[in-house]
Amino acid sequence: MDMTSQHGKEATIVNKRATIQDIAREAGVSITTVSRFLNGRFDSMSAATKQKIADVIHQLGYRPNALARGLKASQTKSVAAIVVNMSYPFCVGFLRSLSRVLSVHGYHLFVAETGGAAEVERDVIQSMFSQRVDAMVLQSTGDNNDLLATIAAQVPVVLVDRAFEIDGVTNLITNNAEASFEMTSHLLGQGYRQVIYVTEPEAAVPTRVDRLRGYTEACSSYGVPPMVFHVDRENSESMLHVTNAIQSMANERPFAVYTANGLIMIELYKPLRKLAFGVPREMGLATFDQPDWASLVEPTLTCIRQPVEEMGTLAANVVLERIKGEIETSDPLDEDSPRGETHIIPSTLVPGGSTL
Amino acid sequence: MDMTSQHGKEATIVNKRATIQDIAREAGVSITTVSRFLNGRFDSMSAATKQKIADVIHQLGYRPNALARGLKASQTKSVAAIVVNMSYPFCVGFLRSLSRVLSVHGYHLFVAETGGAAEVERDVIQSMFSQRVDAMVLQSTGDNNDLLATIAAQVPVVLVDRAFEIDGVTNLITNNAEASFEMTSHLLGQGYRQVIYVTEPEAAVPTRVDRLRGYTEACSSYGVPPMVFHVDRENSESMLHVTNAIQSMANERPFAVYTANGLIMIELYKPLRKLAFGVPREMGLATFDQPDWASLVEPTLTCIRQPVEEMGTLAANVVLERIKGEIETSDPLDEDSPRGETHIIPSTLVPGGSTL
DNA sequence: CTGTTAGCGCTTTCAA
DNA sequence: TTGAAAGCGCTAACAG
Repeated sequence: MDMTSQHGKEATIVNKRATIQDIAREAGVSITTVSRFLNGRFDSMSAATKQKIADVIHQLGYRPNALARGLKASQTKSVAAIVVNMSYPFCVGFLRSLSRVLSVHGYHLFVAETGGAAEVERDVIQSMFSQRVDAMVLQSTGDNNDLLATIAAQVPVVLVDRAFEIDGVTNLITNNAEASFEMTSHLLGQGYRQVIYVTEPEAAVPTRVDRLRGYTEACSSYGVPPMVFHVDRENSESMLHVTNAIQSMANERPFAVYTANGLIMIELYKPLRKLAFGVPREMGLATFDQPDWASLVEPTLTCIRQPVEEMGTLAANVVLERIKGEIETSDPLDEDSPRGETHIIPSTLVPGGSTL
Repeated sequence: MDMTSQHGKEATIVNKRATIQDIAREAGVSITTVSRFLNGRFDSMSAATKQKIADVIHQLGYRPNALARGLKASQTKSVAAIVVNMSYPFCVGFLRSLSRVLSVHGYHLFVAETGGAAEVERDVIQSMFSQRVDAMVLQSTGDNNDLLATIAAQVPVVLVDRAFEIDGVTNLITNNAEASFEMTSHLLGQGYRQVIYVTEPEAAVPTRVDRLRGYTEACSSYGVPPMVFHVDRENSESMLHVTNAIQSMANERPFAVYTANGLIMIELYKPLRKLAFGVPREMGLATFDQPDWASLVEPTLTCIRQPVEEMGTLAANVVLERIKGEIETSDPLDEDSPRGETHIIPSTLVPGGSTL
């Protein structure tokens, strides 16, 4: 069996990836001409040459090497999205709309997880930077702001969900404190004598801090003492503890339980419903986030809808605009670009039957 | 303000990405030496040189350009995951575990969506191939098998969720037909006189075809006539039609409604519960997939748990193994690698209160 | 209308 | 223990 595949004629399936050289050789032209073809500069090229090149490219299944292109052009047409956990409802919706808009504009998306660990995040950031992504979008832990500042000096960096003051970084968040204030006020206004707030330890996570703040401020504006439980979602005992504590609150009826995010509620929902309190009469139930099951349970769950898709779209647009801006001005310090801005997209309260 | 940043001393923030040249110059060595350093070949390098290079690299915040590396090494340490919709429950879990395992091994993950459109898929595949990904994992539409065969001849290709016979491609699926057969038998065995199956149009999607087959086979083995509804999830009228049809089935009680996936069930659940049929006594409810809310509703929902995470892990391992294999043997046609294999990971029936 | 050539940043012989 | 130089695949002056 003759394996000398220098004859490219019958190369329906190539064993080795064809290069621009191969195309040039087979088409009997120079690589420059092929390059021109690839970049659509047909203005000065004979129809015959054009056709010939097209044929050979098709025949060899040739695709230009994006690495070589990127190396030359120093832009990869790719963006990194770094999130805590890609299965978090926020991330799922966000990544999807981000990806969608970016791909329309010919950008690829790298997705990576940090698990919320500072060192992992650092590695991932560095590693993505190595890949020469044209921009970075991240749900940051806030523990690598120095690094991010360095990177933001070179490519657009957009922080979503959790804002941090970093030079040259665009923040994109929802109005956590206000929405949480609104929810708490809503509950108190409906006649619940107390609102029990269940959250994960703040640990300097801005969303948690802000939501808690909104809650406590609403409490104090209603003259009601706040009651906060801290839980670890992974730890069933800590969840059990909350349920037990709530169980012994018969005297406080009617009261409401308000969780800081949908994942806490998913853990707490079943045990709470098993208690001897009627919903919504004796016990109200509400959560930040809008789980897909909120409208399936009976009564439907009162919740806060985060503008997840909108944030993804906006993040993509900011990124695209800034990439374009930096290419045009070629001056990364240009003050026209929306550096250091913080965009706030409001969440909305979605009342359900679980409160009132 | 002096902007000549040729002095690298005070370069805490660099405006231009440092290259190996810069490091070499600042450290007073050749790029070869720096390259050796970068690749951990310290065996023959003076401690002083080593230290010096390390310092400069740190100082300039230097990170080697993965593009240049990849161009040279013709491998990018990145893998493409191409799915129909990254927010589908299957994809969310799958992508997550895939990403996790790959990242442990130093691989990056490109994620892209096709929306189930053949042409989009084709573009995405080509485009990822251009990016010189070291492997491709996809939930394919099955409409680009020719292209995939070509690609599979050059890099490992793994098909998940939906299997197609393609030369050199590894398939990774669950036992859709068997699980569906089991579910249907379970329902019929529990005393439901009829099982109504609601699915999206098969349209040659293997999962749909197989699940339907499992259903009809179970029906015929029980001597019960199958009753299939086709719906379009996006179209509320088509969903309404099903609900109406079921509404008029009082004579058939007790019957069960079994949906081909969790997304259909999420649309149908509420309307079905509003009907005048008691669950599970008069009407059983079951679905393929295990939605996170299955255990939150009352009664809990009987469902089929797909081994999503396991599939992600396995996909990653297959990919890694095949990448390693091809590098070692440098012969893509080596028969030792698991080419053309089809791995089947079984799903499990999770009984709930909604049936019985 | 087409080709020559110099790099983009890195790895890797081959020499010293 | 270290360097010089070729080249990965592509683009873009600069020539013809």
